[in-house]
Amino acid sequence: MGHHSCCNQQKVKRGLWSPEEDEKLIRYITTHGYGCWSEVPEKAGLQRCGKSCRLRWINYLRPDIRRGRFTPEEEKLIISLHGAVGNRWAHIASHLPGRTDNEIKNYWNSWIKKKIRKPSSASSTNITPSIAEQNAQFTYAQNQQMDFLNQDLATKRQIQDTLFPLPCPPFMFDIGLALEGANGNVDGKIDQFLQENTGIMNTETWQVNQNQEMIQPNFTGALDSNCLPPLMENIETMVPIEVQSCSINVEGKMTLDCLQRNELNEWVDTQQCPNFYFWDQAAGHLGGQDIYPTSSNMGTILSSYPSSL
DNA sequence: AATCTTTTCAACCGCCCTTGT
DNA sequence: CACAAGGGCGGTTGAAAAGAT
Repeated sequence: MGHHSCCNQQKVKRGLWSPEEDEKLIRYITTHGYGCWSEVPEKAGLQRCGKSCRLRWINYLRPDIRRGRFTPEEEKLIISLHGAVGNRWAHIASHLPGRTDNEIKNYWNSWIKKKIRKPSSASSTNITPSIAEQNAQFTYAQNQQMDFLNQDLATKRQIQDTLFPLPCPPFMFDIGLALEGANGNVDGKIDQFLQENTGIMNTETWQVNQNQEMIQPNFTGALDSNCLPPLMENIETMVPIEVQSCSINVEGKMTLDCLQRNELNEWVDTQQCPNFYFWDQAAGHLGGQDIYPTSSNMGTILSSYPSSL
């Protein structure tokens, strides 16, 4: 019975749109705008269902639609964003003005077909050892984030915006640089460094109680919706790390044993590249190395890659 | 020129989320 | 609380276009 479930109308046209239908839809939308798609067909004199009208308008007739081949910049962005967020086409499309999710999806499907068609000769590089299960869901995205290594700053910024649709996206900096000349007062030195470079007034160190629950101190910093993402000259490339284990001492301080990717995409001990810092997505601000990892913040642990390597 | 194969991409389907009753 | 309608989204389809033989 359910010939076409979304439409009650008797004669509902389907398939490709004719120029006449396009004209009717354009005329109606441009004069009346759209609010309720389900009543558009009737008012516009179209034998279509509302969904079909919506799709036609959004994907094709909209005046601000961009047509034609993707530019190399767009292609790069799509590939990077897909690496970051996967098949979230609408999300990706929101970062490409005038492009639709459908178009990007189509492009990706034909692009990936081409890729798969030519199977690269057995590139079974060193496989990541399994890690804590709470981290597993992020492994895919993290691996894909290697694309960051080849992006310019502007593209990185766009990817960050997508990865972390937060008031203030993550950023990385060289702690070695920040701590230059520090003499014991590590926290103070980092605060000073951040303030000078980003305008951020302070960072908080989270604490862990006896039950190993994270305690967030009152946060009084400047990381609110008015805080623009810092764009620092010395932003390092972001590389994923994988937490192998963590231990917490009696003071509640945490020690992480991490692996991270080097420039050859190999997993190396983070001890070789100790300049990392955390962005706590759940809390929306920086955390220190003594942050306690949870399932909500684990995936956003990224590290800076020392320029010296 | 004709036919077969592959690619492209507009449109559809069903699922799911939100909102309203 | 259940239920329905509307619409957003991602996977999939299949006709047309493009390419190959």
